[in-house]
Amino acid sequence: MNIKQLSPDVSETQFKQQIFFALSDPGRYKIVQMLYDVGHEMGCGKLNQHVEIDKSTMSYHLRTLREAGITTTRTQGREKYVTLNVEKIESELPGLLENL
Amino acid sequence: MNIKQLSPDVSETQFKQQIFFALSDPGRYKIVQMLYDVGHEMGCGKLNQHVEIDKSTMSYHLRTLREAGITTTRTQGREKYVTLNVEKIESELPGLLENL
DNA sequence: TTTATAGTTTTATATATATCAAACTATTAT
DNA sequence: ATAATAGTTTGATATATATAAAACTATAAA
Repeated sequence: MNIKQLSPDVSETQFKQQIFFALSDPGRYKIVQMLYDVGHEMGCGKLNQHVEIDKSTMSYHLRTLREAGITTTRTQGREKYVTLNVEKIESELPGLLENL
Repeated sequence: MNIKQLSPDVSETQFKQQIFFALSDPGRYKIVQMLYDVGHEMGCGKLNQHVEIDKSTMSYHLRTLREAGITTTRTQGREKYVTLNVEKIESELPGLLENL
């Protein structure tokens, strides 16, 4: 018997709510969708080409996603690469990403 | 080949985003979870006993859910009964509700 | 070493959101 | 008829959010 099934951890619920919050914004929805569709990390610049928003707004949304644990960022030179934490998301909300 | 798979309708995406918005709030999350768990309609009063928030706040959240098409409300006498639109939600985001 | 580029942070602003008290509506009970 | 009950709506308020311009940081290129 899975105790998680009976009473989910508060932090798990919080993480889910953060995911929902992230996906409730059209810009962040597109970012997550794009990252999931390409299936691998993506440079901020490239992301910005596909999701058309001001670069400072983009930076704001990417920070929101990062701080929620939804994405991870890697720096190389003066560019940054963003990865969607697919496994982490899938472990809490299986099937969610493929239905965006 | 499913055209929806390739390019989801704007309104479908909007509905998903509304569901995500609804579930990003702890109060509404609990309401939806409760409605899903009981598996049938529930009186506002009973809901209010389980989800402890001010009745006017509850009314506000229930209106948010109703106007987003996430729930349906039925009036009987001076009481109101709320139903979760499970099928509608499942058709856009299958598996979501069971993972809350 | 100067300049260009990628991205962040700050600041300002407008709008959205959550909350609750108080007044209100409609229905049932006395 | 009057009072009680269930729920909504209206203010008022405090906080959160999204947006973008401008200043800033760090790295790469000239």
